[in-house]
Amino acid sequence: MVRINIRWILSMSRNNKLARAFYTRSNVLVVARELLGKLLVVPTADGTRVSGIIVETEAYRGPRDRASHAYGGRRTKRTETMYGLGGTAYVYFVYGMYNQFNVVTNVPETPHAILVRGLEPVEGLEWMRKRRPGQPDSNLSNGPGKLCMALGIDRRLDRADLLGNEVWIEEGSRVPARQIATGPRIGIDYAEEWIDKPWRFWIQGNRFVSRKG
DNA sequence: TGTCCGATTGGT
DNA sequence: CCAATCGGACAG
Repeated sequence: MVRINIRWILSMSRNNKLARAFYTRSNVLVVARELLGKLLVVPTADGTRVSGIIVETEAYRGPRDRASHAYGGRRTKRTETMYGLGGTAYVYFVYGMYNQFNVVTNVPETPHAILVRGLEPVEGLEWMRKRRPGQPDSNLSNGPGKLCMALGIDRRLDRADLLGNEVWIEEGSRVPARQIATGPRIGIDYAEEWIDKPWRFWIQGNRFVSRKG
């Protein structure tokens, strides 16, 4: 006898995972902009959905972008992930304590990536609060390191396929073009003439954007 | 092996 | 404004 679990049916009917073609497009700036409003989901071990709407992103254009880890075609154990297929997670560790979640775009051998910098909590708030002890809800996921803590993202998810079941992105809410703001990327003072490229995108006025600007 | 420093955060 | 904290990148 086959047992059908209503929760499972609901979860499947909600499966709006973005298709591979969304990620493999060649213009990383376009993908970074379109990621705004999408829902990033990382289920817990017991299947609870922990998710949030992406409200801030930054595009890193690979070999020709001094701010990118792949600048100059740099290819190491860490950066190898970015040379993979669009729709792969690139998770790295910085400052001795924080993880950063990125989305690899474009085709293999073209190391483009998008850093997710801000998330508006949607599901699994209890988990986020437990992982961000003592923090008010407004400070759960308004920064690249913070959102990784809130969703439980660490390097174990590096190279995870975003069409798989460990971490993925779904259709979320539509963001009117008028609400999208752009500006220079953060924390890349070493990037010389690339410092001022307006490759940071965010939803104007959203509380979970890491910084005003 | 040694040194330098980071796609940040939280507390002064 | 600054310390925390450690792995990655690269020089030697």
